[in-house]
Amino acid sequence: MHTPIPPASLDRLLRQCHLFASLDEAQLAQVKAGMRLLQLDEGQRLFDFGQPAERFYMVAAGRIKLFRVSQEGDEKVIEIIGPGKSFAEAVMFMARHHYPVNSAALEPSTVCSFDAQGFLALLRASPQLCLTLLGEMSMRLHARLNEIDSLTLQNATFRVVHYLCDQLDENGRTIDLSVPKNVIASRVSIKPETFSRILRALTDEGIIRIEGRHIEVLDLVRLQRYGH
Amino acid sequence: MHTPIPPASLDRLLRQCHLFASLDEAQLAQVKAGMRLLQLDEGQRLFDFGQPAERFYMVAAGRIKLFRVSQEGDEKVIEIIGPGKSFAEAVMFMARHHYPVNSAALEPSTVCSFDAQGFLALLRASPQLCLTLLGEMSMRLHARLNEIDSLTLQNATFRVVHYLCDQLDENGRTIDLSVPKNVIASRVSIKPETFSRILRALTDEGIIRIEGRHIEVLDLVRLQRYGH
DNA sequence: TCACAACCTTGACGCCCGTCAAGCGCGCGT
DNA sequence: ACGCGCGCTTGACGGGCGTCAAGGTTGTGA
Repeated sequence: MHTPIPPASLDRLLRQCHLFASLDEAQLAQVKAGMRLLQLDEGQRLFDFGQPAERFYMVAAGRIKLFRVSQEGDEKVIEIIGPGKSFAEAVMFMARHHYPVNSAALEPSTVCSFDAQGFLALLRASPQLCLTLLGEMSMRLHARLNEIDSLTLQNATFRVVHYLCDQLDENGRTIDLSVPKNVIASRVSIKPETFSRILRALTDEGIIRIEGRHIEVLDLVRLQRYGH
Repeated sequence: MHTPIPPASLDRLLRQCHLFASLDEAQLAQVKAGMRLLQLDEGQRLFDFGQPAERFYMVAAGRIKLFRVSQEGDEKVIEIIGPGKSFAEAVMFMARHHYPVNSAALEPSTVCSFDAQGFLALLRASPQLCLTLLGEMSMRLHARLNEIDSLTLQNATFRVVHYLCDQLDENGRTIDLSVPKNVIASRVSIKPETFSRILRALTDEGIIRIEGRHIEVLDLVRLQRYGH
C-alpha cells in the first residue's frame, strides 16, 4: 500500500506543476527543504474547513477531493485533484489564513505539503514567480466562473454531459470515471439517483455503454450536443 | 448627467482601491499616465465576453454589472460593482487575454480604465504589488467558493436573505437595494417572480417593510435566521 | 396631462429534480 | 463460502421554483 515515490519521479512531478516549473535549482531546493511527504489512506482527512492554513499541497499519487459540508450535513465536492496538481495555494494570501474547504483522500494517496511562509519568501524575491502564481489563480477564478455558469444557466443533464466530455480520453472513445459515482454526482451538484437516471437515459439512447466506472462512447457527436 | 470627477477625489478613489493603495507616488503617476476616464449611459456596454482584454477597470461613480448570457439568451449577473472597486484585473494573466464576462452600466456611470501591459510592467518590478494583487484574487476566489456553496447547498429563500443581510446599513435598520429588483434576482440566480414572492413572504411575516428599492428591517434577528 | 414602457406583483400550472424506500450486485473480511 | 455492507439502480411521489399570463404601479417624455 505505502509505495514510496522515488526521488527522481518526485522531481519530475514538481517540475510538471505550474507553481514550480519556472523555479531555478536554488529555489527548488529551498522549496524541497520545507516539503513533507504524506501517505493518506482512503477516506483520510488532510485538512478541514476553518483550520489554520500554514501549508499548501501537491498530489504525488492518488486523488484528493476538496469539499464543503452544509449545516444539514450535505457534502458538496468542489474539485477532484489528481497527480501533479497543486491545491490550497491561495491560502497564503487569505486574510486570516484559514482553509476555505475540507479535503480528504478518495483512495490511498501520496501528497507533498509545502510551507506557505517559506514560499511567500520566494515570492517576495521573485516577481516572475508571482506572475506565474497570478496566472494560476486567474485560471482557477475563471474555472469557478464557468462552474457558476453551469450551475445557474444549465440543467442537470447538461452538467453531467459536460463533465463526461471533460473526462474523455485522447481518442474520444472511452471515459474513465476513476472515482465513485456519488462523488461525481456531488461534483456536478446533483443526487446519486439523478446521476444514475441521466446515465441510464444516455445508455437507452445508444450514446454510451457503461461497465462500472468505465464508459464506452458509442456516439461522440450526439453526446457532445446532448441538451444543446 | 456627465458630471466630471474632480482630480482630487479621483486620487482618493484610486487610493481606496486595494490595487493602488500601496503604490508609491512614481508608480501611481505611471498608472495614471495610462488611465482613461469613460462616461457610460445607463445600459451601455463596456466590454463583452470574448473580446480581447487589454484594459482593466475601476468604478469612479455609478454601478457596473458583470454578467454572462446563456445560449438561450438568459442573463446571469455575476457581480455588481460600485465606486472604488476594480474589476477584470485577472484578465492580465488569462491565457488568451479575452474577457470572461460581459459588462454594462446599471446607471449613468464613470469608470477609469487602465493599461494591462503597463500595470504588468509595474508588477514585474514590485513583488509587494504582486502580493497585494494575489491577496485580492484569493479573496475573489474565496467569494466564488461561497457563491457555489449557496447555489448548491442553499435554497432560493436563503440566498435572498443572505443578499439582503449583505446590503444592511451600518445600523441594521434599513436596506438600500440601489439596483432594479430583476438585476438582484439574476444576481442570486432566481427569476424576478420568485424574488417578488420571497419578499412578499418576508413582508407577510412582519420581518421587513418594502417601499420601492428601500427596505425597512422590522425584525433583524428573524431575518438573519430565516431559512436557518 | 396623458400615454406608453419598464418594472413589479400575483395567480395558475407544470416540470425537474430531490426524497423516500426497496432491491440488486459486488467486494471484502472473518 | 457465507454474510454483511456499501455503492448503485429503479420506482413512486412531492415540492420548489420556473413559465405563462394578466394586471398594477411608477416614471418619463411629448
